Amino acid sequence: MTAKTVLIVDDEASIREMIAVALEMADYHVLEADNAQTAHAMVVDDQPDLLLLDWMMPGTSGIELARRLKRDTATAELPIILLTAKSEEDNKIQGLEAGADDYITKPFSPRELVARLKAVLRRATPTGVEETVEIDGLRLDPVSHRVSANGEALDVGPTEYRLLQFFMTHQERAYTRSQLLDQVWGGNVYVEERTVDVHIRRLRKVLGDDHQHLIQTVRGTGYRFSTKE
Amino acid sequence: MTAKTVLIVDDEASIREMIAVALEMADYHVLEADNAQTAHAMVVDDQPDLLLLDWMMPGTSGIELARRLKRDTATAELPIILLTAKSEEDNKIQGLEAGADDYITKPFSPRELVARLKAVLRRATPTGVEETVEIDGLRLDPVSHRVSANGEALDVGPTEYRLLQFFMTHQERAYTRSQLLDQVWGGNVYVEERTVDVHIRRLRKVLGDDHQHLIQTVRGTGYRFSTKE
DNA sequence: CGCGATTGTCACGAAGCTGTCACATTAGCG
DNA sequence: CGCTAATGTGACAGCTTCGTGACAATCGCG
Repeated sequence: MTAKTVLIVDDEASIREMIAVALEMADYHVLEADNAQTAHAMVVDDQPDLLLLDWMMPGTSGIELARRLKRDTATAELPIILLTAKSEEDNKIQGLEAGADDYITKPFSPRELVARLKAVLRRATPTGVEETVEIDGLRLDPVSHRVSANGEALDVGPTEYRLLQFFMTHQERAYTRSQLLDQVWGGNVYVEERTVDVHIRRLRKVLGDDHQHLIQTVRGTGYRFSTKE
Repeated sequence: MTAKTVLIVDDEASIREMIAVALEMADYHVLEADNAQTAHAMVVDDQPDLLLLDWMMPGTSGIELARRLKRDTATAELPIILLTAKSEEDNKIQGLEAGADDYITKPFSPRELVARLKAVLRRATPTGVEETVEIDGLRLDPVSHRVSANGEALDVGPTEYRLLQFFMTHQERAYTRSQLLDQVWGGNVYVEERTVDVHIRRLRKVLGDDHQHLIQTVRGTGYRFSTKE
């Protein structure tokens, strides 16, 4: 699973710092901005997965930014968490009405922050299409997360599962090891290319004699999933 | 369609009267209570379709009652509208967090009241018929709120019960810890994902050797309830 | 208030998975 | 047929995920 990117917007550097540390420890990718204008630009350019927004800021206030982002279709889906000081608590409602998905009152614990953030992201992340694929008696069901060959259950590990899923939904096309690393492992991992070979082998082994011919070696290039030949 | 039953809970008789008249004109069936204890009993006994609850009441406050009702599986589905006085507006959020589905600020017009009430009832999930589920000798009865294995009663805690109920009505599908937190714990609760593991274990323990195989671990993903394999 | 039940967290160990290496095997080519 | 580069394969150390028991905090109920 790819790391989520969080954009922190607050005019106090110390606060940003504190939050950034907490988030990085929880494996989030962090961006920072200290005013609404910069923030708006970064939202557009960097497309973060979540916005942590201070309520009170010089110039355009946080709430104003939130409202603007929610109004624009391109950014309306971006989840926003508002940071509010204790004394501003009365404004919570206004904040939520502006389209924020949650609010946190300062001071807050890093734990709470991360927890809320997770909850918001969880609610926001849509689930992909989940259709069962069946090829040549080999069946992969994303709903139950099961793989079977001619009705018999196969014991597939997580990476093998992802690899197989990718192949079954991208048949008849050769992929380089590099492309497979991107698609199956996720963009920013550093792994030896030969690692792909090993997983291919593991997958073939699991598929057994009946189906391992579906995964074909394309010498000098990579691998292909195909029913032909 | 049968007339909906609305339970009004407020300690001021005049307010109840006013609301009752408005609702009866709109063809609702009306029940009244003037304190939280009576209200709780009536919810259980008379099973109203909606609860109109005053925030401030002597003894157990309205919000407290709301929280309690939402926590109990048997009554969690009951839609609640909170009545709050103008000066208490800050508490809206607290009210919504307690599980209320809407709130109305006094003073309000009868027309507004009826409109909101309709909206809430419309939104309210036509809660699936509370039917007993039985799988493989494991039986869960939502009405009596009991679980038994091969006829023998099992002692399941509240969370285990909800978890089991969810699983038994959603078989053959792998859920992530996140999804389970959403579905079983409720959307905006901030809990560690590993907590799910612990409750899974507790549930498995209660189910005993005969049935714990029904709850399967999907490595790298989460859990699944299934009779197969 | 006090008691038992329930709940969320943690720490630790077990089990499973992953990436990498070294070496074996194979395909392609002159 | 011999050579080389590419791929297959088995082993393994390190890492991640999961199961489990313990514990403190909180809740519900007298």
